Amino acid sequence: MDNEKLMYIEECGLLFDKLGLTRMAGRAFGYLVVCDEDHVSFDQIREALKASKGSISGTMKQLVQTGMAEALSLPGDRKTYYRISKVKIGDLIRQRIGQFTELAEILQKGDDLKERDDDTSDWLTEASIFHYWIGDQLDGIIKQWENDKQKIIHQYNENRKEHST
Amino acid sequence: MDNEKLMYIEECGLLFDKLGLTRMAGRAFGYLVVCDEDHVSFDQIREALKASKGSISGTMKQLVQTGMAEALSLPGDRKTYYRISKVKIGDLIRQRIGQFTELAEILQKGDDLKERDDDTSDWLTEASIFHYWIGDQLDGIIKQWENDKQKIIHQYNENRKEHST
DNA sequence: TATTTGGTTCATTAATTTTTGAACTAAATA
DNA sequence: TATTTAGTTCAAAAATTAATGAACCAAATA
Repeated sequence: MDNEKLMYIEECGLLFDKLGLTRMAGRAFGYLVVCDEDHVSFDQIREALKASKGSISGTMKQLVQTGMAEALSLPGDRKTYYRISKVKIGDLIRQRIGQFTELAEILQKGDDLKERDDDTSDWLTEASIFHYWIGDQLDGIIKQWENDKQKIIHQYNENRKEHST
Repeated sequence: MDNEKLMYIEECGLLFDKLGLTRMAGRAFGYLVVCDEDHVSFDQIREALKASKGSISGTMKQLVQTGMAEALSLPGDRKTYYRISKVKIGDLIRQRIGQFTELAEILQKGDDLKERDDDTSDWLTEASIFHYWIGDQLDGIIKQWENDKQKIIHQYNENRKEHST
């Protein structure tokens, strides 16, 4: 594998780390992206990332569980293969919307626990409603994506062309 | 401080942990929320959380730096006080939009590095554009919040009343 | 200027998270 | 049934991250 790709894999590791996931999961994801085969075996991944079987086993379980990779098996072949999950993109975000709701809830709960009605109460109310509201908005936005994605992709591609001329 | 509030503080710790921040930062945030004073001193926080000066020093720096708390000093008093930052709510999210852009960029970069044009390429293109697009959408949504927030808050409050009757 | 107060820094320690590797299971082949 | 292959599990080691506490600095007071 050429150096640029190896660097890309490490870069993915760092980004995943930053996003609160593990570095190894990022690397595995990056490898699945640039490996230039539709799917690769457990052992190819282990070899590419130079990690132990145990580590790969756990990492791939993570990626599959979070919907970023999918496992597949082929008839007459006992290996497990993995590939980037072609899951509906909106679903990836839908999972994260829960975080907004959780934040909204804890802010409201804090507001309810307060005994004094002050500046901070006002802010807590506002912040809580904001997080509920933005969760709702994101739901709508994702639906829009799913309806209009062809058009949107087209527009972005046109735009990219323009800027590269 | 009553038990319910102490539990709330720990709950905030767990949530912050889940969101990829530190538990202590969550606790300090929770304390600022429920302490029922507009602002509290470094030492009140240290006492409430039963942590070392060093730990509080670092934690408060974190909270201030991420815009979740603000430090203030009072004339004729050499202590530093902290309170929940009444920062424009939209700004908290604006910071996070960068994450979408970063993801979009790494997906596009991966697509560019690929030598084969396949299913995965299609998905990468789509996923990358989606993340750029949703960043743009969020920008718009936050502007809408800032324009209409009175109305939105009113609506949510009406709604809350209805459901509690 | 000396002392006290309020907080920061940073090396050490503690806790947590990741990774490894050896032992194991389960399925396929011989 | 015995062997090989593919992967999982889990305890121990390694690495990373957070917390402590002692030494320190700077500003305010005596």
